[in-house]
Amino acid sequence: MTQSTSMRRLPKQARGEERVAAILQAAALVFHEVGFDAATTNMIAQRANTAIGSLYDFFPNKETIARRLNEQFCEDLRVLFDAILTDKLVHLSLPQLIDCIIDPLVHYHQTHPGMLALWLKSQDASRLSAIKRDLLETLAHKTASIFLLRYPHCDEASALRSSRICMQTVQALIILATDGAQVDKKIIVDLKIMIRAYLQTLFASEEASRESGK
Amino acid sequence: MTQSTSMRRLPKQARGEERVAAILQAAALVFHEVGFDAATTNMIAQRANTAIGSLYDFFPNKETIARRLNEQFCEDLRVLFDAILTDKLVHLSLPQLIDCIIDPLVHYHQTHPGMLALWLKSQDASRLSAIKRDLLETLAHKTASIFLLRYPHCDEASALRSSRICMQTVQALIILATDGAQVDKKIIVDLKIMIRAYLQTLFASEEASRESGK
Amino acid sequence: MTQSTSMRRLPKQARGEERVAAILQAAALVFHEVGFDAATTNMIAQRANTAIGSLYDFFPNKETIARRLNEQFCEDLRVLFDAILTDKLVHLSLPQLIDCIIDPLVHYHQTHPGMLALWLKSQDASRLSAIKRDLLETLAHKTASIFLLRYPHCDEASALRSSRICMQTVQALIILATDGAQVDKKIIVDLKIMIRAYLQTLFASEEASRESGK
Amino acid sequence: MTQSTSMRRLPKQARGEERVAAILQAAALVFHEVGFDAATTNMIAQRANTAIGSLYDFFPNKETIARRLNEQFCEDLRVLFDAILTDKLVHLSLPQLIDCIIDPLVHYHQTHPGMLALWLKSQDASRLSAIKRDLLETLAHKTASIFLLRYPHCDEASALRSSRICMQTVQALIILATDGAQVDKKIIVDLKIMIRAYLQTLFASEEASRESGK
DNA sequence: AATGAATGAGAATTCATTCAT
DNA sequence: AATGAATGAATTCTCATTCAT
Repeated sequence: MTQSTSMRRLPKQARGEERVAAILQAAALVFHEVGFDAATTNMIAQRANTAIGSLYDFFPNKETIARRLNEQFCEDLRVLFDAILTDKLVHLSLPQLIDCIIDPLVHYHQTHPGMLALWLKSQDASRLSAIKRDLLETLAHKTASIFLLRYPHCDEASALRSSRICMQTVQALIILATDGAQVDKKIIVDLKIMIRAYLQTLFASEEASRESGK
Repeated sequence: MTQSTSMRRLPKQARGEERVAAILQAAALVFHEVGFDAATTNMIAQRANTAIGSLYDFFPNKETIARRLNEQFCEDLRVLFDAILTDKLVHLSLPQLIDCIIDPLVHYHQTHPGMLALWLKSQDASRLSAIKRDLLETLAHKTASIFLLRYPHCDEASALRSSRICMQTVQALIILATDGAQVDKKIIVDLKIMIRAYLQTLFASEEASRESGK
Repeated sequence: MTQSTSMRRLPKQARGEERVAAILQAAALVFHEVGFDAATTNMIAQRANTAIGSLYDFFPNKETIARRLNEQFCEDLRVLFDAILTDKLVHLSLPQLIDCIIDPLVHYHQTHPGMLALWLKSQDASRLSAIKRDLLETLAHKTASIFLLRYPHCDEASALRSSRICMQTVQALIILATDGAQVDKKIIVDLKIMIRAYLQTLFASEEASRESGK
Repeated sequence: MTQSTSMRRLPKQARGEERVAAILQAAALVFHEVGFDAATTNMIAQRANTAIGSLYDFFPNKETIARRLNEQFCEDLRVLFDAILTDKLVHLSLPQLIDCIIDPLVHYHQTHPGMLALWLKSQDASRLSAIKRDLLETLAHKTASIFLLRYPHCDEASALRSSRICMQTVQALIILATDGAQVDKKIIVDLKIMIRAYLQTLFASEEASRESGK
């Protein structure tokens, strides 16, 4: 299931899976610390307590490690959002809804350091890199589905667009908030204010009716 | 004036200045196309129709090219904002104010391709790179001064924080909007909506009194 | 044992040690042939039948190769002198003593070509380079200890100074003698005459009493 | 007379000669400070207050600068020795003779810094470089002629060889004496002792008869 | 499977030398 | 003659990737 086609050799033994996991985790840390470009495959192997040869037994090249890591992040976020985005969300107030989405995201970033590094990975600076797009689209699709549920008059295209905008903003401000060693809570507070204000403006009438409907 | 001390040979002749400008412009393009890390000094020299040695006559290393380019962007933006941020801004409505700020920024991005590449340059991915910080702070300080003028009750620290948040959001959404070859106008529209909504929420009472004051 | 901390990768396998030895020997030859400055790391790697990358696996830079080579020379000479400088030396006549010291030195030079190149290596031409000083001091300290033994009235400082003078002279004249392909024996003969005459003059009274004491 | 054929363009105007002299002096200083290999032609030109292009107007390449400088040193030493090596030398005692030769040499080294750098210049380490040989031969021939005069029984070949040995020793010990900022007088004293002892041993009978002849 | 030594293409940077002005 | 900008070959060093053990 989690097996990607980019893996050279399916780890039929538990040891192999552990090795893959160790490499991915090590890569996340190294990417976090020095960025994708400055990270060397030897650093990653060393951090994973693996021989460099073993790393290449499982991954054909450095790029693939990043992609697999990203797939894992996407998968994690999908699972995370599936747990969050249930029907009950529809009944929450907008601030509550936003808390439900942003808090776990912030927490995930804190506990999964390499993600921002990939988010920033700027292979091709002008256009969003494939990896960044994956991450963004994964998040955007998930939230778009809530928007569609919550705001029935909204068409799919604009739901998706608004979702992308929100998610890109969320990521950007988490980067800002995570700049120092600790998370700057005030920025997270303002992030939520901003997102709420944006959605209230966008879906003013529908939010109003929700309020009155209560 | 714009001459930095990081230049190896001070261009005493007009030719030298042209060369420096050509190199910086070439660097901007190359950074835009492949990103800072993948850009090679040879690419830049070639793009500038210069021998690689000449590039190193003026810049001690690749990093310095990026920094000088960034200084230039910062300087440009300072000049741009100085032209925009005049007293008359105080009398504008919030949407007009936002147009006055964001439209020139978007336009500057369109006409100065390398800037986003530097914005994304992620030396040390987790923390904002020095270059990005420079750019962000340059923009943030400029806008903070308007906030203070427009919202007298606002204290300096939060004005600056809000400015950073706005500017980081603006950049992030310009990146999103600029993803394709053309600027996605709809995203710019929503960007403005978001910023306006945010500021209205933050400075609700003061904006209200402005409205009534008219 | 001889492992220096300046090695990048500690050779864990026998192959590694062989490689290091091959690189050092190749370096010695190349330094001998073209001198330190004109020697390129690629020449050395090629001469050692090694990829350039392997060279840098073991040595961080060219300078370090020279230093390691020098350490090896110093170590060899220390061992050589420890074998030579035993108590029996005290009972030898001065000409015999000088033979005991200079002959092995000449022979070592003949079988270890790179040493003179390092001796001549003139980073900072006016002052002796660190490497040359190491070599000189290693030799000087060894011989100084004999002087102190043989000439009890001699104080330590002047023993060391005389040793340095002798050793610098020995090296200089070995260079002269080694100028052609073969060693010019006549120069070696004169070198010994000179050193003997110098020591006899310096320690005239003590040598005289030695003679009579026989 | 002093015009070398290696000069590209005969300086027909005084300015040209001055320029050449300035370049040579600058080169001597730079070679002294950083050695021949580390010296760049730009450093030399800068030190000579000349454009790099002018340097190449007078010298075809860096090597030639060193050679010309060396020619100048040789010429100076020839002149110096011609002044010293007059008939009256024959009547001096050996210590006086040695003073007459070594003192001016030491003084010349002190006032002409670049010379040791060239002396040490080790293009081709095993064999003495052409430059070093020139210097050595110039000095050796001069002193050989005194030996022949003073010791009539001496054959030409061995006079020359002994001269070379003396001069190589003198240079080597001047290097040692000049290692620090100041000249170590004690080393010069010992240098003289060594040379005197050597010559007395070599020409024992002839020196003895000189003594008695007085 | 695992290991880590070996490989070499490729990047940054220097500097002797040329040449247009 | 003088100037200094321009040139690019040559050098050092890195690191993704391979391969022998």
